[in-house]
Amino acid sequence: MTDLQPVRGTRDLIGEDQRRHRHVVDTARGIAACYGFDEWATPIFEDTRVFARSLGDTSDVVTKEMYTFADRGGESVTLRPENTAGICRALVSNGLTQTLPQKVFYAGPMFRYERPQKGRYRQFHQIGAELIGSAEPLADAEVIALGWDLLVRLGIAGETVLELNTLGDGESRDAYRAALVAHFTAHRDALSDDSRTRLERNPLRILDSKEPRDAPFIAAAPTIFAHLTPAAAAFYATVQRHLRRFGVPFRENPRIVRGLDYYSHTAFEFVTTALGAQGTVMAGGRYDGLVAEMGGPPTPAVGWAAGIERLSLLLPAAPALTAAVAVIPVGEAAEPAALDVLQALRRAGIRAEMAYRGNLKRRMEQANRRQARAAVILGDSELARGVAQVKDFASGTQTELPIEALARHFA
RNA sequence: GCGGGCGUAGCUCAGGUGGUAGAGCGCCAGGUUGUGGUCUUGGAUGCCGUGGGUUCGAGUCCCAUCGCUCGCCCCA
Repeated sequence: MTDLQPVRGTRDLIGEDQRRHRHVVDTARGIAACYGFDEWATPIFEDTRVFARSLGDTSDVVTKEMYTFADRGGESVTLRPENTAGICRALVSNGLTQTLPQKVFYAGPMFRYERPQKGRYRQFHQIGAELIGSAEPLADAEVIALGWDLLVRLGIAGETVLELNTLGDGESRDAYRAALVAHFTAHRDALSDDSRTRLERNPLRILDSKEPRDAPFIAAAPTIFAHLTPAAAAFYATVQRHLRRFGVPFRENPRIVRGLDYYSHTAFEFVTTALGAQGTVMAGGRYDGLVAEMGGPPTPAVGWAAGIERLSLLLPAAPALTAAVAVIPVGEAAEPAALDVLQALRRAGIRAEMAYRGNLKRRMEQANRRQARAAVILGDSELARGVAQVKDFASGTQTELPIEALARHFA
């Protein structure tokens, strides 16, 4: 054994882990396509300004969690900690602000320098959907419905609850922020240390605190609803109406805020209690200012991202591997004919394998260990008659079939 | 960045008060030189995370360190 291990916070996806991972991505890709979303693949590292500009100066993601380094040319580049900013950058870079809306799906690795924990890694993977170019509440509802359908299709919708809130427009948010600051400042000395810091830097985040001593003040805090402008309130009401139309169950939670600064209006999280501290499985909202931050024209947008590791942990089981047919030659003379059969099966779309060495007994053992569904046994006596012995592993029964009939038999 | 728990065979884990390392599973071989899974017999495998200290003697006690893990924080 070597002492070389994967870097802290990274891990290998092998066997069942990878099958779960792939199942999540494949399922999401299929549903996103049904909603008219097209997949984009953007670079996993970007000019540091793409993230520094967009995510907000106060977020931990920017201030202490980014993998940022100077490349050999002296440019400051950053491994993407999330992908919404990169998608917006790509939209602008490719001149696609002229052809809106763009409905984008993506899947890939993200990087954050954090203390690893259950459902939290330094290299982790997200899928996401971004609908760029519509300011209509229908867009919000459609994006959320896409996420809900995915959880349903994965069989984990019952493990999660959709929590919905609005952050209002700029005017609503400023008024609300002032009200919150006034409320928490009145109880400043009783707050946790962390929340006193939040009061200075990002008062909305106090609402997110898990600190028990903050709980009574959070419960007593004003909600944004009293501070919404009529337009913002109407927008929020329409999003809810569409969600009901789509049959997406949700629970209003006025304490939901977003970690990153670019959000406004709709904010939502699909949360679960099954993953310990990392309960948020999918989260997103509206971010009408971000495209402009990337140097494009003011462009409304809404989207979400979901953690593949977290979704994988919730899956009841990994999809099974399709069982192979094991082709087994008996004796050297039978090998060429066995290879012909092997390739014929594969080219007929059947998963087929042949061990590289070993006698009949050993090859049978190997076939069983690899969970083959059947063995095709070819010896001199079979070849002389143009047939093969077909042993079905599930039933244990063995029958004789003409070689030409094999592909049809296993199809 | 801060706290708790844990590092013994490929995996899961036993190893009161210090005496020179074990089980189950898995793996390999035989029982069956053209038949797996079941059964049965036998076998291999360990810098006991790492470094230092105490001791005649350390898997066991002490210190340090690294790693994993759970929670805080943050977030998907």
